[in-house]
Amino acid sequence: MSTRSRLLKATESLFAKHGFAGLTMRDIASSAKTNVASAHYHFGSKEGIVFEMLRRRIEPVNNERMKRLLQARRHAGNKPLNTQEIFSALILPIGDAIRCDPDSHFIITQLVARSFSEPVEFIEKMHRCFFGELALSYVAELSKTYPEISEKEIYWHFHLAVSSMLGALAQHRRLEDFSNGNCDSGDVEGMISRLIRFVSSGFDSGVKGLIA
Amino acid sequence: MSTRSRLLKATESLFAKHGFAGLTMRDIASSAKTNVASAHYHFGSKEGIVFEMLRRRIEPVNNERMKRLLQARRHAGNKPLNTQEIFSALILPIGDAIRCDPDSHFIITQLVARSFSEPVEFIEKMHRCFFGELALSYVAELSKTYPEISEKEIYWHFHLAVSSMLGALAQHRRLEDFSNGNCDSGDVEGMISRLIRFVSSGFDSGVKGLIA
DNA sequence: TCTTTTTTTAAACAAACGTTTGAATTCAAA
DNA sequence: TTTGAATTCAAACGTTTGTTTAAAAAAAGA
Repeated sequence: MSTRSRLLKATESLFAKHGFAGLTMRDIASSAKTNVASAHYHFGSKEGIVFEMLRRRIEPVNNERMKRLLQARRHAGNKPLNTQEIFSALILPIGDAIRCDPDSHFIITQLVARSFSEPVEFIEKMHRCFFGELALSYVAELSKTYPEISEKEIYWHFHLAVSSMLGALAQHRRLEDFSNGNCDSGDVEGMISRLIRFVSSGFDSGVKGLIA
Repeated sequence: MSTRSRLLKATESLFAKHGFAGLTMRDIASSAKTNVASAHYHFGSKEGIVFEMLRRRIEPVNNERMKRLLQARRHAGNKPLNTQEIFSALILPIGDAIRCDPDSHFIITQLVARSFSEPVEFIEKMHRCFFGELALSYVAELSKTYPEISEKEIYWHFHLAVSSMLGALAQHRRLEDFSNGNCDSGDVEGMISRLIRFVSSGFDSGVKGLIA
């Protein structure tokens, strides 16, 4: 495994554990069994290495989200999709990412958690860059499903749905403690399927309350 | 205003902005118009000052949550509460806390966001200490509402509801950007009421799917 | 007023930080 | 085998970190 890959892998788990400010180049280097100068050689700066690590984690998931939404749209002809289909396209790719690399359980959910609170500029930029057009596509689809609802309310409830998804992922590591051992953190499939139903129902009830 | 109070106030906004690791005693001191030794004199350590700041923010909200749940229970006699009443007791106190100190908008939601990702030991302890018994009371009440649902599923969906609440608060500052200006971040009442309906519906649909 | 305690201050401490340097090493192409 | 670029390395750079010291200032009690 190349030094570059080892550095990125080390950055993943250290960033997950300590956040950007709590992360040190020395820890990254020693965890990757090399030294700090090598890390700077490959990525230029602390910001550079974290940025690249995040890009590699986020891009494939978002590509899959877009692909699934387009697939569902094609499959539906010109009929509107139902909420559950839309949120499945949004949420299932996260489950896939976890399933195809089970070690990354903690990493992926913790990266989501970090994205809540790291106000560092490049993370904010990253958000707008990676999630901007994705959000537009999903809102357009939801508007097609609920043509009588104002764009404002679509956005309000989509925001709640996305926030719930992020919150559930970020809090997933606490599930076992939180439930006093009643629920199993390893049951990612269960979490994903419950989450899809949960946010779909929340969204539907929210906007339907506006029609009635 | 006492030095002690100024230090806590400075810690609030700096912790909200930068997190624990990104926070420096020098920034706290200069923001509170005193010096680092004074901060150590009053709180002993960086951990000490952050701990005390969090305690003062969290305790009154959680006391109110417990009070409202007990009120609702007394008012209902021995009939079960409905989901919306239970989650209103959980969520409304956050709205109150924001309303009675509108400057703290950003602070409160950002403290929630921080609680997602700060894995520092004392924050984990804090969570168990402050939210442990609260969670037990709420789960007990939800079980009374859905006696035919297993404790495991009650926990699963309560976990989703709490995660949604935390996610919505933590992401609230992004609402305006996220919605391309369609929604107003200042509308806290609107956020709270939509959130209560959203998580109540999500919870109900989740567990009712298990009965049907 | 004098004494004692509490609070504030500037200055310093060792440790850890991101980053840079320049030489050693590895490696592929000729 | 020789050459030249790519990579790794130990060491050091100047800052900044949390914390401590000891003295000055303010407040309180007698």
